[in-house]
Amino acid sequence: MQPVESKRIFQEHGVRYTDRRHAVYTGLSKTTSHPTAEELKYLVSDAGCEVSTATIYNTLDLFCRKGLVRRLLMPSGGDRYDADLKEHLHLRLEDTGEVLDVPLDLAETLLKELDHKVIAQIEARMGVGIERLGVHLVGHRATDD
Amino acid sequence: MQPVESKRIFQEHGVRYTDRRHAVYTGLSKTTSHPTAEELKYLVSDAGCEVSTATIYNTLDLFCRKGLVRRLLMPSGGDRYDADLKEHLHLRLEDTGEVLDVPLDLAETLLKELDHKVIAQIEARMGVGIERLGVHLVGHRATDD
DNA sequence: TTTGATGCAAAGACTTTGCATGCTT
DNA sequence: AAGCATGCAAAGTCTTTGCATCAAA
Repeated sequence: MQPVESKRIFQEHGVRYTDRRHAVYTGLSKTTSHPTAEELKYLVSDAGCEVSTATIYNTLDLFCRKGLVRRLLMPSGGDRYDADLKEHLHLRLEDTGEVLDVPLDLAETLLKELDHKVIAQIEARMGVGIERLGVHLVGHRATDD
Repeated sequence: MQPVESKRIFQEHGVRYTDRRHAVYTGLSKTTSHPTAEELKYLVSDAGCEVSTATIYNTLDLFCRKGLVRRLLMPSGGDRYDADLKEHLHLRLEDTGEVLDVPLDLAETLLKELDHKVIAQIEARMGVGIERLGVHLVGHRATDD
């Protein structure tokens, strides 16, 4: 990911460009480990850009609000973040706390089965607008059995 | 819900019976508001049983581990709890933070569409065992539009 | 120049823990 | 009687805030 790339993405989402934001965004984009805020702080700092704790949290929150990044809720705190916005599925391993990506083709197959007509019915019956829908899986390593 | 009822449920799940646990469990069972730990503390206390903060958290955590109750993760802290274990769907309203139940028939229709064969494929391809699967909806009141 | 980003340290929200006391079995 | 459950207050974890400084538009 080039600086020019994140610059464009920031502009498209109405986010001012700074070196910290660039470092946070590219750091998150390059990993598939779904880091916590603190993990990302060290990840970014190892890559040569010191970012304070406050800025990490502010930046990630901004990115979430602007739709550049998604927040993955975790039981017992320590939310994780993901810069991959393609509709994909996460699988959380209960024993380790890791979050893995489900292969895209399988994720798509599963999500395609959710009927939009049912969503529309839910909206009508409940008098709400549905903005997002998420599916999450919880499991464990098969070898632990 | 009678005392005898929760007594039986506790026994079935290997949970010792106490008056606080009874109060917490029946308090949670009687509401559809998916309260936070603290809300439930006051709810239970209004019903005539004082329970300390530590005990509320310990008890809810025990209930979750024993499978009597489910924890609903919320963005920015303050998890909520639900004693209704029937497979049902929750809709979180972003503006108010409320969590509503999706009508059961619609929830079932939606969940039935998720193909078990795909789940099995995910398990095989990723080398994991999948224990649970959750769908969550995020929306807003239609009248806010 | 004006607006907003950053860091620091302190405060804050939510949850857990250690230990003494009391209740269940 | 033995083994947990409970409460209290303190500590812990994760996150946000106030304010002074500095950078981007």
